[in-house]
Amino acid sequence: MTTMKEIAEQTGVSVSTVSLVLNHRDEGRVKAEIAARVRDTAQQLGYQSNPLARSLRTGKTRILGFISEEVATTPYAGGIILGAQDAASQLGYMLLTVNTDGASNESDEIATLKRYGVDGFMYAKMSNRYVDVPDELKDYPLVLVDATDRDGRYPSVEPDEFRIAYDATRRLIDAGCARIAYVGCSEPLIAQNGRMDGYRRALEDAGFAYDETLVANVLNNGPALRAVSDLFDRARPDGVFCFNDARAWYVYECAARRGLTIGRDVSVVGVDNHRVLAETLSPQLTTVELPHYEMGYWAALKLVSLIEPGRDLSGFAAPDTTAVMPPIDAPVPAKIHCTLIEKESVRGDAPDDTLV
Amino acid sequence: MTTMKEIAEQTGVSVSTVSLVLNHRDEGRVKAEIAARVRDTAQQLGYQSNPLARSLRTGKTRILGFISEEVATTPYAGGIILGAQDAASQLGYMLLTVNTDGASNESDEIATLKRYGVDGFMYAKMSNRYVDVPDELKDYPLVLVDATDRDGRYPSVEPDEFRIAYDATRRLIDAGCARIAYVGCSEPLIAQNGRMDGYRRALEDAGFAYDETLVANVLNNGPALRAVSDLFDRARPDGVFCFNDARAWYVYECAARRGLTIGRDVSVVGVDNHRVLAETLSPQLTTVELPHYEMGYWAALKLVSLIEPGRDLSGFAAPDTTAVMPPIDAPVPAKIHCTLIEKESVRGDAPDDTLV
DNA sequence: CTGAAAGCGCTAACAG
DNA sequence: CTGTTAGCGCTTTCAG
Repeated sequence: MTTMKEIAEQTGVSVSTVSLVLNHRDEGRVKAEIAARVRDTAQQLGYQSNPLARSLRTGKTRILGFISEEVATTPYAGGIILGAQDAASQLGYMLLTVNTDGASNESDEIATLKRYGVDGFMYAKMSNRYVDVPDELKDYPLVLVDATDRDGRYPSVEPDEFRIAYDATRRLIDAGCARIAYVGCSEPLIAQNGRMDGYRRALEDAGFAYDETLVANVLNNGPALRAVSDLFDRARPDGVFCFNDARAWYVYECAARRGLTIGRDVSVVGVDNHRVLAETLSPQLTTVELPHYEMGYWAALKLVSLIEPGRDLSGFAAPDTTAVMPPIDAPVPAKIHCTLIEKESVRGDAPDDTLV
Repeated sequence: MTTMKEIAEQTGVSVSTVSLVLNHRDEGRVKAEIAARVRDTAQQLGYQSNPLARSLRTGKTRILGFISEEVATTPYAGGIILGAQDAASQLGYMLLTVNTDGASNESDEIATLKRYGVDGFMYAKMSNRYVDVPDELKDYPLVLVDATDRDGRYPSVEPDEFRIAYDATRRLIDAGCARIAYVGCSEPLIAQNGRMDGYRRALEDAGFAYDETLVANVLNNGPALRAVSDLFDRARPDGVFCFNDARAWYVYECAARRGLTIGRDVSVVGVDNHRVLAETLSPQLTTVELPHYEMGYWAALKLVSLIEPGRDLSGFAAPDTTAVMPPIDAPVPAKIHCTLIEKESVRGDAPDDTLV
């Protein structure tokens, strides 16, 4: 690892001059010719700044803290972290990730991140919901990921839940489905409520009446399978919107047991939270792929914009990585665009999960 | 953030004394009473050392670098990283994770980790295979995760692939299956080869002849489904060992289409790489859960042991987190213990993936 | 325009 | 036993 001192010696100038030049603070302070020589030898020696030493003076480490509660254990979290990592990397930052199991060790993990001098935090949840931001985070630049600050004080990056379900339901309608079911989540998440609203609005806009018997909000395992089974028997849907692909699987299973073919007898659109099922089910299943990678990317970008207000970030954007497998015999198009929304910090309008 | 200087002032001693005491180097160097006073005020002020400042002097950051090639994108990788994180956290380390897309940016990412002064590296792959360790890593403490150094110079932590399949096949035999199929991966991974061997040996030991028509090694999607479909039609298995749960799904689908009930007409054991499928399929599917978390945990532990040879690590161990859902109507027990093996660095016996 | 000097928080020789 | 001193690599006044 070559240091500024070495460059200074090689070039025959002082370390301070090297520092000025290498930090682009040499405008009218260092003679252009000297600056050029410094840059040259820096190049030759392959100089890389030592961020830790710098941080000792500046208080800035160029490290972003990523806090995920259980996120690392759910399969789709990787995408978020990956996106955040890529953005960080492009912007010259590193990502320091910690996992908190519930709220128990959250304070500790946050304290540790602080000791390592992170410049700001990303606070991620595993499904879009309202959260109370921990007090320890309040003095730092902070961006919420797949979550919303209940008090509306901090910016967040989330999927446009309403549009996900609206577009998905619309595709089913366009495909000629007339009895479109909703298989959702029985917890009052922002995601669940937003998607439910989107589903209802799409039906409404198409002139369909909302029919409660077509809705099954479930959790998992046996009870979920039975509830979806009941739904099939009582309502005989010809199209289904699924909250996520775990739930799509129940639909898939019920159809198989009844000799129904997905894509012919019944069309299914599922939000793909898990990616794995996309790999196996997607030939018959139309998926809305949640832009996890992009969420992470935008969140990191946003966070850096808070840390360095002056910095021009206009050249950076998440590449379009939303990849969905082509349908083989599905009657509806496979790819549904999912947009992200970025909620700016606003005055609190503290809604409650159960009321949304 | 309170500093040593503040403690020194409060206590009326010098910073060096504080440093000695707080680093437990005060044995016979600092009067016990003074040491106690220092510790007291440190406690009161809630002193936390600044690892970055320390690293400037010692060259040790207590940061571990975790390099994953695409691992972060595969759903099960979270477990490995989580385990590594937990171990690191317990040992007073942090994990700095980077993702390399293939070998293209690998050098860059490694260089970045070095700039941040990591004390050692973990190099993880997404499925157990032989790898060539990048040159840039060779001077650092290094542990491979779910991979083996082709030259045998670096230690690695991997699942015991042979035993996984041996035990799983044995369970199917014990459950009374007589026509046990193997649905595997057509790539020559250590995992695939080891599991294939375990399957064959278990059959052998039980007096069954190996029957090629009962084997289908596949990749994914349509072709995989067709291959498994063929297997069902030509060999009519009453038990199936699946390389992973993605492949188990094809079996599941084929059974459903033929009116066969998993757990009654055909018993299935699958290695669970993806966790999600375990949540949905497991009531009917017996799973061998790969100990991803433990793998990460042990790898981090091993790495710290290389970094601090003197340190007593005997108190640390991965908690048993292997959790498998109970079978509902499966005739074979649901939980199969998967052991980890730790390969020490040995003299090269450079095998090739394709020959194993 | 450039360099000397101080200091970020901490550790490690070396005096006293 | 304890304090002084020097320095890790870097930034930032402040003289010159």
